[in-house]
Amino acid sequence: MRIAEVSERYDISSDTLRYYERIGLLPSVNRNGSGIRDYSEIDTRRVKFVKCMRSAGLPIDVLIKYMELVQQGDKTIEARKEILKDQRELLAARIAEMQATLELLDHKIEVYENAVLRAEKAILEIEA
Amino acid sequence: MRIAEVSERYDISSDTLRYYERIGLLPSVNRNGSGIRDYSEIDTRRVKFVKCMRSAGLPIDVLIKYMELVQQGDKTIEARKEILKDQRELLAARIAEMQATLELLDHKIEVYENAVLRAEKAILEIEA
DNA sequence: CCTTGACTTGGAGTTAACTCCAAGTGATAC
DNA sequence: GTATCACTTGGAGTTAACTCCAAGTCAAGG
Repeated sequence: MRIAEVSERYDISSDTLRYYERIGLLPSVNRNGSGIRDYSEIDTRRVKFVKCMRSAGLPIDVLIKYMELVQQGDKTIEARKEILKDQRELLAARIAEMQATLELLDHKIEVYENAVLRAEKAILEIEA
Repeated sequence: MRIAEVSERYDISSDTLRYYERIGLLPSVNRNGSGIRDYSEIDTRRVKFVKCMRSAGLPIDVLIKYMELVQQGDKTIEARKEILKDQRELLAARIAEMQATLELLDHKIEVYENAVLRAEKAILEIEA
Protein backbone atom coordinates (compact mmCIF):
# COMPACT_ATOMS: atom_id res chain seq x y z
CA MET A 1 0.00 0.00 0.00
CA ARG A 2 1.32 3.44 -0.93
CA ILE A 3 1.76 6.29 1.48
CA ALA A 4 -1.24 8.21 0.12
CA GLU A 5 -3.60 5.35 0.89
CA VAL A 6 -2.22 4.86 4.40
CA SER A 7 -2.49 8.60 4.92
CA GLU A 8 -6.13 8.62 3.89
CA ARG A 9 -7.09 5.43 5.71
CA TYR A 10 -5.68 6.51 9.06
CA ASP A 11 -6.07 10.26 8.62
CA ILE A 12 -2.39 11.07 9.07
CA SER A 13 -0.62 13.27 6.51
CA SER A 14 2.06 11.72 4.32
CA ASP A 15 4.47 14.25 5.77
CA THR A 16 3.72 13.00 9.25
CA LEU A 17 4.13 9.37 8.20
CA ARG A 18 7.54 10.13 6.68
CA TYR A 19 8.41 12.19 9.75
CA TYR A 20 7.53 9.29 12.07
CA GLU A 21 9.74 7.00 10.03
CA ARG A 22 12.61 9.50 10.05
CA ILE A 23 12.60 9.83 13.85
CA GLY A 24 12.27 6.09 14.41
CA LEU A 25 8.69 6.03 15.62
CA LEU A 26 7.80 3.76 12.72
CA PRO A 27 10.38 1.24 11.50
CA SER A 28 11.60 1.64 7.90
CA VAL A 29 8.95 0.69 5.41
CA ASN A 30 9.97 -1.49 2.47
CA ARG A 31 10.33 0.17 -0.94
CA ASN A 32 9.49 -1.05 -4.41
CA GLY A 33 11.97 -0.96 -7.30
CA SER A 34 11.69 2.82 -7.69
CA GLY A 35 12.23 3.61 -4.02
CA ILE A 36 8.57 4.21 -3.24
CA ARG A 37 7.23 3.08 0.14
CA ASP A 38 5.04 -0.03 0.10
CA TYR A 39 3.30 -0.42 3.47
CA SER A 40 2.73 -4.02 4.53
CA GLU A 41 -0.13 -5.14 6.74
CA ILE A 42 2.22 -5.13 9.73
CA ASP A 43 3.30 -1.58 8.86
CA THR A 44 -0.30 -0.43 8.84
CA ARG A 45 -0.98 -2.10 12.17
CA ARG A 46 1.92 -0.09 13.59
CA VAL A 47 0.57 3.09 12.04
CA LYS A 48 -2.78 2.39 13.63
CA PHE A 49 -1.21 1.79 17.02
CA VAL A 50 0.92 4.93 16.88
CA LYS A 51 -2.04 6.99 15.72
CA CYS A 52 -4.13 5.70 18.62
CA MET A 53 -1.43 6.40 21.21
CA ARG A 54 -0.63 9.84 19.82
CA SER A 55 -4.32 10.79 19.75
CA ALA A 56 -4.48 9.97 23.43
CA GLY A 57 -1.52 12.26 24.04
CA LEU A 58 1.30 9.78 24.69
CA PRO A 59 4.53 11.62 23.94
CA ILE A 60 6.58 10.73 20.88
CA ASP A 61 9.82 10.08 22.76
CA VAL A 62 8.17 7.44 24.94
CA LEU A 63 6.65 5.78 21.89
CA ILE A 64 10.01 5.77 20.09
CA LYS A 65 11.54 4.04 23.10
CA TYR A 66 8.71 1.50 23.09
CA MET A 67 9.07 0.79 19.37
CA GLU A 68 12.82 0.33 19.80
CA LEU A 69 12.15 -2.29 22.46
CA VAL A 70 9.64 -4.03 20.21
CA GLN A 71 12.37 -4.31 17.56
CA GLN A 72 14.68 -5.94 20.10
CA GLY A 73 12.42 -8.95 20.58
CA ASP A 74 11.13 -10.97 23.49
CA LYS A 75 13.83 -10.09 26.00
CA THR A 76 12.35 -6.58 26.28
CA ILE A 77 8.82 -7.66 27.18
CA GLU A 78 9.20 -6.70 30.83
CA ALA A 79 10.55 -3.24 29.96
CA ARG A 80 7.77 -2.67 27.44
CA LYS A 81 5.17 -3.68 29.99
CA GLU A 82 6.57 -1.13 32.43
CA ILE A 83 6.39 1.64 29.85
CA LEU A 84 2.77 0.79 29.07
CA LYS A 85 1.88 0.64 32.76
CA ASP A 86 3.46 4.03 33.41
CA GLN A 87 1.66 5.56 30.46
CA ARG A 88 -1.57 3.88 31.45
CA GLU A 89 -1.44 5.59 34.85
CA LEU A 90 -0.59 8.97 33.36
CA LEU A 91 -3.44 8.60 30.89
CA ALA A 92 -5.90 7.57 33.60
CA ALA A 93 -4.91 10.66 35.60
CA ARG A 94 -5.42 12.93 32.61
CA ILE A 95 -8.80 11.39 31.89
CA ALA A 96 -9.86 11.96 35.49
CA GLU A 97 -8.75 15.59 35.32
CA MET A 98 -10.60 16.12 32.06
CA GLN A 99 -13.69 14.41 33.42
CA ALA A 100 -13.71 16.85 36.34
CA THR A 101 -13.39 19.76 33.91
CA LEU A 102 -16.21 18.31 31.83
CA GLU A 103 -18.44 18.34 34.89
CA LEU A 104 -17.44 21.90 35.70
CA LEU A 105 -18.31 22.90 32.14
CA ASP A 106 -21.68 21.19 32.41
CA HIS A 107 -22.34 23.06 35.62
CA LYS A 108 -21.37 26.41 34.09
CA ILE A 109 -23.50 25.75 31.01
CA GLU A 110 -26.45 25.02 33.23
CA VAL A 111 -25.89 28.27 35.13
CA TYR A 112 -25.87 30.13 31.82
CA GLU A 113 -29.05 28.35 30.68
CA ASN A 114 -30.78 29.51 33.85
CA ALA A 115 -29.51 33.05 33.36
CA VAL A 116 -30.92 33.09 29.83
CA LEU A 117 -34.24 31.69 31.03
CA ARG A 118 -34.51 34.28 33.79
CA ALA A 119 -33.77 37.04 31.30
CA GLU A 120 -36.43 35.74 28.91
CA LYS A 121 -38.96 35.47 31.70
CA ALA A 122 -38.25 39.04 32.76
CA ILE A 123 -38.86 40.26 29.21
CA LEU A 124 -42.18 38.37 29.06
CA GLU A 125 -43.31 39.96 32.31
CA ILE A 126 -42.50 43.43 31.01
CA GLU A 127 -44.42 42.71 27.80
CA ALA A 128 -47.39 41.30 29.67
CA MET B 1 -1.63 38.18 47.23
CA ARG B 2 1.69 38.34 45.42
CA ILE B 3 2.48 36.50 42.24
CA ALA B 4 4.78 34.00 44.00
CA GLU B 5 1.99 32.84 46.29
CA VAL B 6 -0.51 32.50 43.44
CA SER B 7 2.14 30.62 41.52
CA GLU B 8 2.70 28.18 44.34
CA ARG B 9 -0.95 27.79 45.28
CA TYR B 10 -2.11 26.93 41.78
CA ASP B 11 1.11 25.41 40.51
CA ILE B 12 1.56 27.83 37.61
CA SER B 13 4.89 29.58 37.14
CA SER B 14 5.06 33.35 37.67
CA ASP B 15 6.25 33.63 34.08
CA THR B 16 3.12 31.88 32.90
CA LEU B 17 0.88 34.08 35.05
CA ARG B 18 2.48 37.22 33.61
CA TYR B 19 2.27 35.69 30.13
CA TYR B 20 -1.45 35.00 30.56
CA GLU B 21 -1.99 38.58 31.63
CA ARG B 22 0.03 39.90 28.68
CA ILE B 23 -2.01 37.99 26.11
CA GLY B 24 -5.33 38.88 27.73
CA LEU B 25 -6.20 35.49 29.15
CA LEU B 26 -6.24 37.02 32.62
CA PRO B 27 -7.46 40.60 33.04
CA SER B 28 -4.91 43.11 34.41
CA VAL B 29 -4.19 42.53 38.07
CA ASN B 30 -4.09 45.55 40.39
CA ARG B 31 -0.68 46.79 41.53
CA ASN B 32 0.47 48.16 44.86
CA GLY B 33 2.38 51.46 45.21
CA SER B 34 5.57 49.99 43.80
CA GLY B 35 3.98 48.42 40.75
CA ILE B 36 3.87 44.93 42.16
CA ARG B 37 0.88 42.70 41.34
CA ASP B 38 -1.61 42.15 44.16
CA TYR B 39 -4.01 39.34 43.23
CA SER B 40 -7.53 39.76 44.61
CA GLU B 41 -9.82 36.88 45.46
CA ILE B 42 -11.58 37.35 42.11
CA ASP B 43 -8.22 37.26 40.34
CA THR B 44 -7.35 33.96 41.98
CA ARG B 45 -10.72 32.49 41.03
CA ARG B 46 -9.95 33.38 37.43
CA VAL B 47 -6.50 31.82 37.72
CA LYS B 48 -8.08 28.66 39.06
CA PHE B 49 -10.60 28.57 36.22
CA VAL B 50 -7.98 29.13 33.54
CA LYS B 51 -5.70 26.52 35.09
CA CYS B 52 -8.54 24.00 35.12
CA MET B 53 -9.51 24.67 31.50
CA ARG B 54 -5.92 24.65 30.27
CA SER B 55 -5.18 21.39 32.08
CA ALA B 56 -8.08 19.84 30.24
CA GLY B 57 -6.59 21.04 26.96
CA LEU B 58 -8.89 23.92 26.03
CA PRO B 59 -6.89 26.15 23.67
CA ILE B 60 -5.70 29.54 24.81
CA ASP B 61 -7.28 31.49 21.96
CA VAL B 62 -10.74 30.16 22.82
CA LEU B 63 -10.24 31.01 26.48
CA ILE B 64 -9.08 34.53 25.60
CA LYS B 65 -12.27 35.00 23.56
CA TYR B 66 -14.34 33.73 26.49
CA MET B 67 -12.62 36.03 28.98
CA GLU B 68 -13.16 38.99 26.67
CA LEU B 69 -16.88 38.21 26.61
CA VAL B 70 -16.95 37.93 30.39
CA GLN B 71 -15.50 41.47 30.57
CA GLN B 72 -18.29 42.72 28.33
CA GLY B 73 -21.03 41.84 30.77
CA ASP B 74 -24.43 40.20 30.65
CA LYS B 75 -25.20 40.86 27.00
CA THR B 76 -22.61 38.21 26.06
CA ILE B 77 -24.08 35.37 28.11
CA GLU B 78 -25.52 33.60 25.09
CA ALA B 79 -22.22 33.76 23.20
CA ARG B 80 -20.30 32.51 26.24
CA LYS B 81 -22.71 29.62 26.64
CA GLU B 82 -22.13 28.62 23.03
CA ILE B 83 -18.35 28.63 23.49
CA LEU B 84 -18.64 26.45 26.57
CA LYS B 85 -21.02 24.05 24.83
CA ASP B 86 -18.69 23.70 21.85
CA GLN B 87 -15.72 23.07 24.09
CA ARG B 88 -17.71 20.68 26.21
CA GLU B 89 -18.43 18.53 23.15
CA LEU B 90 -14.82 18.60 22.01
CA LEU B 91 -13.68 17.65 25.48
CA ALA B 92 -16.20 14.80 25.73
CA ALA B 93 -14.94 13.47 22.39
CA ARG B 94 -11.34 13.61 23.53
CA ILE B 95 -12.19 11.84 26.78
CA ALA B 96 -13.95 9.08 24.86
CA GLU B 97 -10.93 8.67 22.58
CA MET B 98 -8.59 8.52 25.54
CA GLN B 99 -10.82 6.08 27.35
CA ALA B 100 -10.66 3.76 24.35
CA THR B 101 -6.87 4.03 24.33
CA LEU B 102 -6.81 3.32 28.07
CA GLU B 103 -8.71 0.12 27.44
CA LEU B 104 -6.33 -0.84 24.65
CA LEU B 105 -3.39 -0.22 26.98
CA ASP B 106 -5.00 -2.38 29.66
CA HIS B 107 -5.47 -5.14 27.12
CA LYS B 108 -1.86 -4.92 25.94
CA ILE B 109 -0.56 -4.90 29.52
CA GLU B 110 -2.56 -8.02 30.22
CA VAL B 111 -1.11 -9.71 27.15
CA TYR B 112 2.37 -8.83 28.37
CA GLU B 113 1.57 -10.15 31.88
CA ASN B 114 0.55 -13.45 30.34
CA ALA B 115 3.69 -13.56 28.22
CA VAL B 116 5.82 -13.02 31.32
CA LEU B 117 3.91 -15.68 33.25
CA ARG B 118 4.31 -18.18 30.41
CA ALA B 119 8.03 -17.47 30.26
CA GLU B 120 8.36 -17.97 34.02
CA LYS B 121 6.40 -21.18 33.87
CA ALA B 122 8.63 -22.46 31.08
CA ILE B 123 11.72 -21.74 33.15
CA LEU B 124 10.24 -23.58 36.16
CA GLU B 125 9.52 -26.60 33.97
CA ILE B 126 13.07 -26.67 32.71
CA GLU B 127 14.36 -26.39 36.28
CA ALA B 128 12.03 -29.11 37.52
C1' DC C 1 8.62 12.06 -26.64
C1' DC C 2 6.48 15.00 -23.45
C1' DT C 3 3.44 16.06 -19.74
C1' DT C 4 1.29 14.91 -15.50
C1' DG C 5 1.11 13.43 -10.97
C1' DA C 6 2.55 10.83 -7.04
C1' DC C 7 6.37 9.94 -5.02
C1' DT C 8 11.41 10.83 -3.07
C1' DT C 9 14.99 13.61 -0.03
C1' DG C 10 17.15 16.91 3.31
C1' DG C 11 16.31 20.72 5.44
C1' DA C 12 13.84 24.88 6.68
C1' DG C 13 9.66 26.98 8.63
C1' DT C 14 5.50 27.04 11.63
C1' DT C 15 2.46 26.75 15.67
C1' DA C 16 1.10 26.67 20.45
C1' DA C 17 2.44 27.51 24.70
C1' DC C 18 5.37 28.59 27.41
C1' DT C 19 10.18 29.80 29.52
C1' DC C 20 14.10 32.43 30.08
C1' DC C 21 16.92 36.61 30.20
C1' DA C 22 18.97 41.21 31.08
C1' DA C 23 18.45 45.34 33.10
C1' DG C 24 16.23 47.82 36.45
C1' DT C 25 13.34 49.02 41.00
C1' DG C 26 11.79 48.97 45.71
C1' DA C 27 11.54 47.03 50.34
C1' DT C 28 13.58 44.56 53.98
C1' DA C 29 17.85 42.43 56.71
C1' DC C 30 22.09 43.24 58.64
C1' DG D 1 23.90 52.33 53.72
C1' DT D 2 24.53 48.39 51.23
C1' DA D 3 23.44 43.66 50.16
C1' DT D 4 19.74 40.71 49.12
C1' DC D 5 15.62 39.38 47.23
C1' DA D 6 11.24 39.35 44.98
C1' DC D 7 9.45 41.78 41.85
C1' DT D 8 9.07 44.58 37.20
C1' DT D 9 9.48 44.99 31.75
C1' DG D 10 10.08 43.88 26.74
C1' DG D 11 11.80 40.76 24.07
C1' DA D 12 14.28 36.62 22.77
C1' DG D 13 14.67 31.57 23.08
C1' DT D 14 12.82 26.86 23.64
C1' DT D 15 10.08 22.63 23.04
C1' DA D 16 7.08 19.30 20.86
C1' DA D 17 5.19 18.02 16.95
C1' DC D 18 4.47 18.65 12.93
C1' DT D 19 4.26 21.01 8.07
C1' DC D 20 6.08 22.84 4.07
C1' DC D 21 9.39 23.43 0.32
C1' DA D 22 12.60 22.87 -3.65
C1' DA D 23 14.62 19.93 -6.58
C1' DG D 24 14.60 15.64 -8.43
C1' DT D 25 12.80 10.66 -10.00
C1' DC D 26 9.76 7.53 -12.11
C1' DA D 27 5.62 5.38 -14.40
C1' DA D 28 1.63 5.96 -17.09
C1' DG D 29 -1.35 8.50 -20.56
C1' DG D 30 -1.87 10.92 -24.95
